[in-house]
Amino acid sequence: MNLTVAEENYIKSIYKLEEGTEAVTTTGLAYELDTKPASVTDMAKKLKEKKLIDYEKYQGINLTAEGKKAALHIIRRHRLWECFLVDKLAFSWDEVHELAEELEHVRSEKLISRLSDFLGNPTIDPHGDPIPDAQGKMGKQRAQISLDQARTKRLEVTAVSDKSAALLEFLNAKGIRLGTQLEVIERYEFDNSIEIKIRNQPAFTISEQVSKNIMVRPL
Amino acid sequence: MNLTVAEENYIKSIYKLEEGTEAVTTTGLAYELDTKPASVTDMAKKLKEKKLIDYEKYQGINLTAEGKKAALHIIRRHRLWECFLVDKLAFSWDEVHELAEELEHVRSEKLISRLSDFLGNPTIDPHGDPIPDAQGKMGKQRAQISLDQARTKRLEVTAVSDKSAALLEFLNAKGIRLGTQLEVIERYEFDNSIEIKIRNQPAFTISEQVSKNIMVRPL
DNA sequence: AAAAATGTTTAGATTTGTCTAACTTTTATT
DNA sequence: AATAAAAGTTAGACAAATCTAAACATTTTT
Repeated sequence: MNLTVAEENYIKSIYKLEEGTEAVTTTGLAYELDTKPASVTDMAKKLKEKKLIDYEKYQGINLTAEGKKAALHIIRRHRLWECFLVDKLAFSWDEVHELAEELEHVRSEKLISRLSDFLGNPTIDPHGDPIPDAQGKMGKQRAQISLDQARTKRLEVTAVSDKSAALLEFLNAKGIRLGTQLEVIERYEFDNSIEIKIRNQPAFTISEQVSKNIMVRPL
Repeated sequence: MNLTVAEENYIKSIYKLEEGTEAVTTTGLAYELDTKPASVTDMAKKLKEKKLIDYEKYQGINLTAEGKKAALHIIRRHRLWECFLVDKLAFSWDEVHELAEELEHVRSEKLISRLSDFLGNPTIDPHGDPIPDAQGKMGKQRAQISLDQARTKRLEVTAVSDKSAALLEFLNAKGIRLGTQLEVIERYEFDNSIEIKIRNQPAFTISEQVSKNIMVRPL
C-alpha cells in the first residue's frame, strides 16, 4: 500500500482522534490537520477507496484494520526518529516533534529497523509514548491518568499528551520532564488550578489546561 | 528561500551537470531527472523567477550564485545522511543513495549541524565525494583521475562517480571500495577493458564503462 | 543555402491536494 | 414538530508538477 505524505498525515490524525473519542468527525479532523472540512471530505473518499477507513456520508470516519496497521507504522517511524533526535543529536523534547513529522515520511523498512537497532530498540519515546514494534504491536501504555484527575499527592510524570512546543517549553522551564517526581500541595476548585512542588524547589501553580496534559502515575 | 522538493532536485541536478560540461541543456536535464523536456522548460521559468538560475529561451540553464549556494546546501545534507547511514546504521555504500535522496529534503539547519557534529564533522562521504561545510564551502576534491585515464600501475581508489546501485553492487562483489589499492595488469586496446588485481586475489577484467567511473590516485 | 534532423517551447490536459461558496443533512432548541 | 444552528458535502476553481502533441528554433547535413 503506497501512501502519499498527505494520506499518511490523515491516517495518523484519525488514529490519534480515535484513541480519545469514538467518532472522528469531519470538522474535528479538519481542526487537527489545520485544514478545512471540505478537504477532509475529499480525502475521506480517497482513503475509503483505498480501504484504509470506513466512511459513509455524514457518518464520521473510522480506521479499518488495515488503516490502523498503517497508522501504527507511521507512529513507529515518528517515535523512533524522536528518540534519535533526543538521544543522539541532543535535541530537547520540545524541539523534536516537527522534525519527526518530516522524517517519519521516509518509507523504508530497512532504515527503520536499523535505526531501531541503533537506538537499542527503545519502547517509549521522549514524551513517554510507547513505540509500536515492527509488526505494529504497541506495548500498552502503563496505567496512567492525567494530573488533574490524580487523587494521590506524590506522583511521577510518565508522559505528556500534547506535544506542542508551547507546552513542552513551559514544562522545560518549570523543570518538569519524564520521570520528574512531584507533590500536589493544593487544588483550587474555582479554576481547577493545582499547586505543585518539585523536590526542594519552591512550589508553583499550573492551570487546569496544563494539568490535563501531564500524565502521571502514583508513587 | 523556500524550495519545494521538486525545485531542490532540479537545482541539484543542474549543479551536477554544470560540474561536467559548461552548458546545461533542456534535454540533458530532462534525462538526468528522468522527466520530459517540456517539464524542464516549465520548471526553468519558475527557477528563473526565483533567481536561482540564469535562463533564456533556447539558451540553456546555469545556476546563479544563489542557486549554487542552494545546491551546495542540498548536497551537504545528502552526503551527511549518507555518512550516517553507512557509519551508524551499517548500510553499504550501494544502498544509501536513494535513502539520502529522501532525507536530504528535510530542511533544518539545526538538524544538519547536529548531525554533522554527531558524525565527527566528516569531510568526505562514503563514495569519496567532499562534503560542503555549513557555509557551502566544499574542500577541493583531491586531484584524481578515472581509472581508464590513469597511466601508473599501482593505484588507490578515491571515489566513484556513478552512484547507481548497479555499479556499486558490482564493485562490492569484486571487493573494490574506497581506499582499495589495486594494480593494473593489462590494458586491452580493442575494447579498452582493463585487467586489474587486488592484493593477493586473482586478477579480473573490468569494462571501459566501469573504469571510467572509478576515480583513483597514483600510489 | 535549403532541407533534414535535433532540440526547445507552447498549449492544453491531468493528478493531487487544497480552497470558497453554496447547498444538504443532522442535531439541538423552543 | 417546526425551525434554527451546526456539521458535512458538493461543485467549481486553483496551484504545483507533470505529461502529450504540435509548433517553433537552431544546428547539421547535403
